Amino acid sequence: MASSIHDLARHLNISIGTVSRALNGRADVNADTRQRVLDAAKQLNYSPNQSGRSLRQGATHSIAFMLQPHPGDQQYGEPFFIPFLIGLQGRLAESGLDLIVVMGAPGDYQQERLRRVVETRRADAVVLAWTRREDERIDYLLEAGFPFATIGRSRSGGKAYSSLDLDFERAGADAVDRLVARGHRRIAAIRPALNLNFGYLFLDGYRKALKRHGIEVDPALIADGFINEAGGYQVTPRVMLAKDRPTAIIFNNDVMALGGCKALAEMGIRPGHDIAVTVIVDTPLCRYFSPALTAFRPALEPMGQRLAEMLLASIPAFAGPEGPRIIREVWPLELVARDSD
Amino acid sequence: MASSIHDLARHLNISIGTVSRALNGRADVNADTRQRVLDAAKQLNYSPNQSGRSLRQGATHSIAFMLQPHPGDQQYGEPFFIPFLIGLQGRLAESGLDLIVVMGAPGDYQQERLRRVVETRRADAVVLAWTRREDERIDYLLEAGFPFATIGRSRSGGKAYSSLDLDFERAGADAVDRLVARGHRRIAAIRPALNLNFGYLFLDGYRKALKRHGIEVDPALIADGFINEAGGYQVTPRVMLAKDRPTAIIFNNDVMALGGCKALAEMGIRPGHDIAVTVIVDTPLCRYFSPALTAFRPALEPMGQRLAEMLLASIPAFAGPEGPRIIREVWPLELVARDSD
DNA sequence: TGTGTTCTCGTAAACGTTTACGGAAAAACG
DNA sequence: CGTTTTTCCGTAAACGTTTACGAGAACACA
Repeated sequence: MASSIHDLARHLNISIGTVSRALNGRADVNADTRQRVLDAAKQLNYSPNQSGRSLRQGATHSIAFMLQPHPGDQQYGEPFFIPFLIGLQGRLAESGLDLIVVMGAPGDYQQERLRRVVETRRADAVVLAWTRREDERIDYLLEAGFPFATIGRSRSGGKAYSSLDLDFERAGADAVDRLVARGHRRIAAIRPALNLNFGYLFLDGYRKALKRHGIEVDPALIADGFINEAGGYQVTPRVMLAKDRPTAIIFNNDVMALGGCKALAEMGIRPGHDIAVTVIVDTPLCRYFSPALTAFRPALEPMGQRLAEMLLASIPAFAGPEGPRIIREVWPLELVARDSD
Repeated sequence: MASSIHDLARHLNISIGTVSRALNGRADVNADTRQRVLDAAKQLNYSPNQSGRSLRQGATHSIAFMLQPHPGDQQYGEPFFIPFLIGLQGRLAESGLDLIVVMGAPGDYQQERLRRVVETRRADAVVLAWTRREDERIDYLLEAGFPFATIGRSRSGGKAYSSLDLDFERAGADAVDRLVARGHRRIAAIRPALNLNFGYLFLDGYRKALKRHGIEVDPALIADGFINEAGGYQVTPRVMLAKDRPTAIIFNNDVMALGGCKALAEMGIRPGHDIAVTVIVDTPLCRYFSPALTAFRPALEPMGQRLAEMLLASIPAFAGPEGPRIIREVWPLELVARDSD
């Protein structure tokens, strides 16, 4: 059914070497011959066998995305990544690369799965998400010399790898600025407890902005919770019971915010009326929640496309003649003002 | 770095044929030799090169999932599939298969991408979602003789292929039964306009249940809309303006329900008080919307696992000795009663 | 002991590519 | 016309597997 390079060669009465060179656009083939090969390829519906190419070239032409469900969230996964995947896969496809997704069980840190992907060389590069402050996956990949890029950073101890992150520090500061401008001075911050790196960045921005406004940072207004609805539900009352009650809360995760709002509702406190609620990293849940939550939104699909380019640049076989490059970028989040603050 | 079967052979002073047979658990190898090979494999950190295997066996050891974003929904994609993917990938991984995801642009019918996957033989089987009443993708795959399984059915003109679907007909009927039991007799139904097959199944169940209760089916209470928020928003007023106003609406899609609720709110009609709202196919959005929407929930992760098994059964190289089997299953949806009805 | 059977293993071909190498023909040059 | 260069193409090896085939050794049986 599928025609091979041999079929083309036989059909045209030339050697497979010439066919291959013609197909790959090499210089040492007559323009006329090349055209005949291309015509025949179209006519015979030829498309190259990936296994053959991979075997010969030592490249798989695919990228592995290590997708990790929200730890603790059994019911539903992470809608965040879908538009990101769309951008990523689309751009990769343009360069003839496949996207293979590898998932871990929720909460699993997938070191093992990662090791398997690397050792069996099933992909030419991998994508890591949910980067932590100290991330052993990154150390492993660096040591193995395996190409990769992360969405999110880890604490960079001078380690060089490609990463694309959101500016959580800036978003945290912007959120504070906005709330202060609206008259708030007691502003709480709730972030995920695992040492996910973005939680630290967020808190840095939050603290700096408060200081800039001459507001003292009150540890009683800062809390860490498990990164799911229960976590937000559990930890929100803690900051609300501070001596001097906060008039605003910034949640560093959408689902935690929803849990927090549930707790607030049970305390008879209405977001948008009795308290201002801001979420960092917008998702559809923020939009449809009632009241609709003011949130900071990332440009997910463009980020996916950009990450694809970073990956391509990191793979020797696909990077330009100057060899693999390391690219680090931090993208802004855009405020989407809604009804909760 | 990566050791090959030749390294093992050299290390043990035996032939590569024997090594391969030992690794693959064939009978014609001495038990002692096999053990030595396995030990050496572990010691030398051997893992087979997938390209080599694929080339030789003519199988890629991967499954392609044709993931299609919600048509028209630019902002966010389809959270529905994530838990499904988790189940699917997990089960596939157990059998040594990779999951590669292929996306189309929103609204794109991805016939072209599908053709490319099939012709380049990048996967051993594909998964189709969002099946339509008449689905040319299915016809194409059947004609090409390419293994596949669908999530959802199409109108089965006696065509034989593996499919795993939800019992939308039953859910539609159950929704009506529940509403009738709560005193409703004017019940509207809103479903997606594209000829997605589940919309027809749903409406069948809806109609049959009404008739069973001796309630006349009023065409003015049935409407099709574009499968996104705008679609629900646009079409809901239409049924609300029927001569005899409905007291309940069943939405056949979560996002359409949200758009519909927005329209209702603007008309001053409160779900859960002034009207009963039921959604078929629960998502996180239903849970967090206010009021929380009563909905019918699928067992997504088990469905993913099951579909993996169906795929394995459909691939000659992986099916048992009796050859590929066709499996068709319809799974129930579970009612999750919340506050909207 | 002779014959047939069973175990175990080595040999080599094959899967579909890419590419280094070399050579024949054509072109350029004096 | 002879020599050098260029253009173009064929040959063959290589990537890492799997597997059909056959052969030698061990064993069973009469």
